[in-house]
Amino acid sequence: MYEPITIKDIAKALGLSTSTVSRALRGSYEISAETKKLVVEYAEQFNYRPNPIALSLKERRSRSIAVVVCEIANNYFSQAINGIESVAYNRGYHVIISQSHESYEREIVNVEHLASRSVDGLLVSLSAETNQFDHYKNLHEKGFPIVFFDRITDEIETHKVVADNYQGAYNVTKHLINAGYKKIAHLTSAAHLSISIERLEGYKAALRDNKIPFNDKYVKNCNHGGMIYNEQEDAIKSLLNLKDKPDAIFSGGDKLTVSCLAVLNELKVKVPDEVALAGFSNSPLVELMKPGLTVVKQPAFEMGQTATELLIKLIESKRPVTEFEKIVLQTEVFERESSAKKKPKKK
Amino acid sequence: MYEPITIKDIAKALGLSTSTVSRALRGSYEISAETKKLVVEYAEQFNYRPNPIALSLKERRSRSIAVVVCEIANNYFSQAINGIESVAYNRGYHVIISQSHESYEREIVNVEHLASRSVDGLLVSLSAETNQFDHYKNLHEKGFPIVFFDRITDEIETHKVVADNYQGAYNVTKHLINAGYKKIAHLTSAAHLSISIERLEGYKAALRDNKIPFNDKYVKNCNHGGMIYNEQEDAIKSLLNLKDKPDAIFSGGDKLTVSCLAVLNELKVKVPDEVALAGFSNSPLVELMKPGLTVVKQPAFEMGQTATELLIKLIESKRPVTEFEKIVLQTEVFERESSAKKKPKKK
DNA sequence: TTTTTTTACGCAAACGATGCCGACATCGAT
DNA sequence: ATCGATGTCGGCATCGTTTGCGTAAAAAAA
Repeated sequence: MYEPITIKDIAKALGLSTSTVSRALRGSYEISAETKKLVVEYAEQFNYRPNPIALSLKERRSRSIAVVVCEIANNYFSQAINGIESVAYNRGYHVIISQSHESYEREIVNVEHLASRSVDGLLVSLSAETNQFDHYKNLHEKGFPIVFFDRITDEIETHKVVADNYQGAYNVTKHLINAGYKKIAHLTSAAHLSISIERLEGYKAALRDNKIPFNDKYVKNCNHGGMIYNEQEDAIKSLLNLKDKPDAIFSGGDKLTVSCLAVLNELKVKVPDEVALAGFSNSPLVELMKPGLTVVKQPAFEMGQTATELLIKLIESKRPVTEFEKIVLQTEVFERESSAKKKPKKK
Repeated sequence: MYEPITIKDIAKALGLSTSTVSRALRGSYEISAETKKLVVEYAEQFNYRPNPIALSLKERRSRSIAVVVCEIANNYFSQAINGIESVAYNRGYHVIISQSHESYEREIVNVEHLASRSVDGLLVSLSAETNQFDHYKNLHEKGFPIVFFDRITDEIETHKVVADNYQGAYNVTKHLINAGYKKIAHLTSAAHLSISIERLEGYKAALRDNKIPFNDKYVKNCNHGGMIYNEQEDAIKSLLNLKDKPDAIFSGGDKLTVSCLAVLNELKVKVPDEVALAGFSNSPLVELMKPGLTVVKQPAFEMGQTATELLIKLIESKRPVTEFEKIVLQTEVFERESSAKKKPKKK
């Protein structure tokens, strides 16, 4: 089968010791020029590559980091992963991706599996189901490097990278208000998630600043973060069945935004005439939709990059780190037809 | 820092040898019930996890496989990866994802990096730039397990998993013809890619079977597989500038299909009235577009699953494998407005 | 009681690479 | 001629785990 050449093979072939070969390959000054040349050329010829696993065992590090997200088939995360990869690649780290599919159990299994020794650090965006953090706390207390991004928790003190969810939600809600909508509903993920909380706050603040009363019947949570279509469907239907039907929906998630449009289309509810729509999404396809969707876009790529830089700093730090940063990046609102100015009602 | 407990620690604490601990943990019959209990309980208490790196070094395998694709931010690939992950996870394998971004060089670097010893096998979908395969041939000749999926090559004899691109292209072209379109252009990726070749053949066959002459001016290649928006834009513009302008476009790729619609919208070309559109895509969002897109969908998840099963079979095979399978899965056409029946021209 | 068998465990090598330390030869200086 | 310095290399331990082999003590058979 597949048997790569080792340092031993070279040593044997050249009548040297493994230590000499090792040193020759790393250009140690203790090795004569001729021996070096001999070894290096032989290694070149037989395409010698140091065994990364042996190195990992020796150096007690694997030069790989893991990222734990709920779904890579989500534009925000695939963009973030591109950012992660770009930094990791340049710094000589492998990236291992694992998906929780919004399941608490899967998340635990993945993290345990990864952490034992096979990765040097973790980049985490919490699953929608997760509201306990012992599996991270244990690791973190032992000094294992973890950086949270996007969906974070206050319960663990480490570096964090987030979008300004509050401001993003505020801006898009305000945009809806400015466009003439007054009865704005909010469709969001599990209530305990950091992003849900912040976006809800931004939404509330925008209402407050514009003297629109907050109505908690207008807030619907999808606890599976958009994984289950029926959940969104039911939520939206119950919104539309309210006595005082909303005239706009602000949705707080990629999948939610899109499936919101799908449900409205299915129910033949006209967007934006009957109900306007705007929400968080990083999909490049939203502008092609019917109607083009107004979205808040997160700087996913940059978030991935920043989080990775912080993680590598953590990994390569000599001393235990006790000062942690929380980096907040700005979002951007893209206005499209789905939130076009409200037409005066002809009753 | 983070120092997990080892078998040695347990041995020292319990006054045993490492071999006894090791055997106790694996339930060897040579160890007395009491000692076993002692060791297992201690291990449990201190949350012992065998060091996967040490195991890899010993067993000369890492229980991880790598997948090399061009882009995870592509619905086809993210779905395929979900399939890969689902099988790998159940069989106890890690999945390492690396992206070539359609670059030949990146692909080589990634493959070399991965193959040396850190992964047990490779799942590959070729980048658009790749038309040389030495980096795979070298590995494959040494018995390194590789399975190709989606974008494959004839030059390497191993397991392969593909969609029935010929039939898919045939079906969707025929659908366009049946809808009344006669001047059907074809926008596709790099000409040398297996998927491009097969889809072109299917397209040609459908034309032939319906007595429509093939016009090579109607075929446009985007050599970067949709990575560069300008490339698609130029290709589509030049199609629209032909004396005998096509009345439909069949596109052969996720990104191409979508950016085709984007360009047409931008140019204010009405779809399908002026130009109809249909193409390969696995995006769940195409039905929400303006207009809803007619697409050929590949069984991405199943392809990922099948490829992974084959790869693991290859990895775990005792003997060198010489008999290889090529598995072809069927595609499905979803008809929507973008290829609605052609209206009679009012000239 | 003696011999054989069984039970239960330890020793050491191995996986690939690194690095400390020691060994030897050569050379210049005394 | 002897000593120390220098240059060049090998031996060995190490990382964590598994496993073949050896062996002591206990149990069973004689």
